[in-house]
Amino acid sequence: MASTLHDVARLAGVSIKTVSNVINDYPHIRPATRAKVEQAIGELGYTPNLTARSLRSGRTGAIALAVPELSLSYFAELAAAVIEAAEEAGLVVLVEQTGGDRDRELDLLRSPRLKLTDGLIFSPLGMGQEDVDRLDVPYPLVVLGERIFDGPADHVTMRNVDAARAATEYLIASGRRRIALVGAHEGEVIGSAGLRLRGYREALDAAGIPFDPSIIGHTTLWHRANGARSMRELLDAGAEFDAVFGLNDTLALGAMRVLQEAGRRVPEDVAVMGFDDLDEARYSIPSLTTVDPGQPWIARTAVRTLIERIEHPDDSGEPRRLLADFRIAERESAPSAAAAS
Amino acid sequence: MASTLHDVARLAGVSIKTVSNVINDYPHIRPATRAKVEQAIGELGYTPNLTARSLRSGRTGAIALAVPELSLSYFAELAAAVIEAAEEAGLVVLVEQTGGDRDRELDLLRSPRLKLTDGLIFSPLGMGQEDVDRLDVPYPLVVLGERIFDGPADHVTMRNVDAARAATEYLIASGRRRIALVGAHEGEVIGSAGLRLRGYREALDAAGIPFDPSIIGHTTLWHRANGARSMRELLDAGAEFDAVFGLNDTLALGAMRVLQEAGRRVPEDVAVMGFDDLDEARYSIPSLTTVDPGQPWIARTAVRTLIERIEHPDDSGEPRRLLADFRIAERESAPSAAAAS
DNA sequence: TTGAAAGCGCTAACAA
DNA sequence: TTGTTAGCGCTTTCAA
Repeated sequence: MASTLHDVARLAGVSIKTVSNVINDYPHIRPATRAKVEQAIGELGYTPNLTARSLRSGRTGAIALAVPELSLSYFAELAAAVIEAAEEAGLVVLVEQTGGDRDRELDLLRSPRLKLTDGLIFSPLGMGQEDVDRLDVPYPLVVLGERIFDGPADHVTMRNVDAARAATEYLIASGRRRIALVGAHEGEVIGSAGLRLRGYREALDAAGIPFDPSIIGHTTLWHRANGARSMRELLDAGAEFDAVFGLNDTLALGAMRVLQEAGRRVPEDVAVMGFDDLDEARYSIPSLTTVDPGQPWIARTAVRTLIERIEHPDDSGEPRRLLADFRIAERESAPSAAAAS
Repeated sequence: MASTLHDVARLAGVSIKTVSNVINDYPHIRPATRAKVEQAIGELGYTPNLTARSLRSGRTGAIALAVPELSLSYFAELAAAVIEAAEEAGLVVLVEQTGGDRDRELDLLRSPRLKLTDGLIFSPLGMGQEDVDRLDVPYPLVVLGERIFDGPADHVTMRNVDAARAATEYLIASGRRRIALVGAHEGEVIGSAGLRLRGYREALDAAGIPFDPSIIGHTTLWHRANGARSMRELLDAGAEFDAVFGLNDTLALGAMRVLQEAGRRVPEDVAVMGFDDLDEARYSIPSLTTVDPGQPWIARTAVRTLIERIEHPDDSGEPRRLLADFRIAERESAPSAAAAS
């Protein structure tokens, strides 16, 4: 059986308070006493029981991270960054998968399992603006993503509209006029799909290029397979285009594969642009030009913001809105105007 | 402030024992009493404090999973599968990243943070056979991977030698004789690299093909970039080969990219075989023939085994050794003998 | 069928 | 500088 404060106290011949003081680096302890206690701790191999400490202090030292699926590279990379940032702050991370399912997301928000943590970083996918009130929860919460805005919780996200607009402008500047899009969601206004589509349209409008629904590919989940399927449909329909904007990298990579199978050269015949800057984007053939939406910053900021809320629970200022910077990561699948000339 | 058992008891006009009975589905409760209690629970929005329950019961309902890095697809997919299996058993998963660093791995094994969990699923990368004694820990532990064998803890792993041998035999059967290998680790005997290299050599020996060190590429970390670099070195050295066996999929994908840049056709000039069957293997161009080492089974089995150890801590039988089945996932980068003929 | 009370291991207010 | 003690919220024996 693991030893307790009492065991250590008995062995060292002091009270448990003294042992507790030593463990918690309380300053005013006589060196001899400290030595005795440390000796006893070493002998017994004592480690504090964190569960008991949690019960007493009301803090667990753990935070929860809820994402749709870890097998989606974007969320795996997000989780990696969040865990790293949390570890630097001495926190441990409990990872939950929701499958991007609205009901599971709503359940999670009121799950007693969260009692094991001090707060939650939540990346919803199934919930939408209509569920905004469900984010009013009795624990520290930081929301990521583009499903819900102006909610009662802190929100860390990226400049979807601006970044998609910049990506489209980049393609236009490099001489493309017929820019197909893969990954649109029918009728969506906010959400990553809706916002990025808006940025795309803004860029077209600004350049005086008419919006053509016949080169917009709709998909549900942003998997590679769906990017491939969507591109196949566009090709089968005889659509003509000289560029493709995949609303994320996996869609773009799936689309690029189908283009090449169909004998289109990338980027000569069709330029391909992604969004996310996944690790994979560097190693596809050709490598993928994409939007780097600042994910490491998002992860660090989410953790930092959550910690502030945990440490100042009563500090009921306005919910914070935090936006990451983005940049275009130029690679082979879509050379810039400068490179093209 | 969150409500407690006492609040519920007071509101319902019963004792806390009765409330506790209701919550824990104790059978002998008068329906009227149960109704009163449930009413009170609903009114107060009571949820049990899991920390207190943990302190009392000695179980937290959480397990820890330690992997080198979530941004490596193999471990992201492993984590996804472990979390899913744990969730089915009502457990939550705390994910730690060790960076594959031996010291961090050793620290983790004695970290007090593990006190927050009931047991650990551990995938070491930096530790080796010489550290086998460090796996003798005072909590339930299941070890994954190929770094340490015959240790004091349960071990779930794959048939590395057999699977690598089968992969090599597959290439030989399809008519390849000069099979380069990417990802070898100098002097390693066990570990994924050592074992898979052994399988490769066994297949060559059985077919009477001499082992040629000049077509063996050495790398440290099994990243895409290293697969690419290693292949570039082989090409620069003027090595001749008609197939490449990447010791994992990311190495194989990196190598495949370099081959294509160098104008080699895959699979016509060079067949490419991977190992892991990552999701990406389906979507590369060409799609990657690879070994499916049974990862979902490994994840489920690890969770199941850990739960058994948690539930029967004193059941000190021999440590278990559990091996997943494998199969060759045939795709375009290396057609089978049947397909080739 | 329900209640009273002890105690899981720890922290911290108060006392000495 | 160190000791005593009262809980944190829950489960669980024992009694009623």
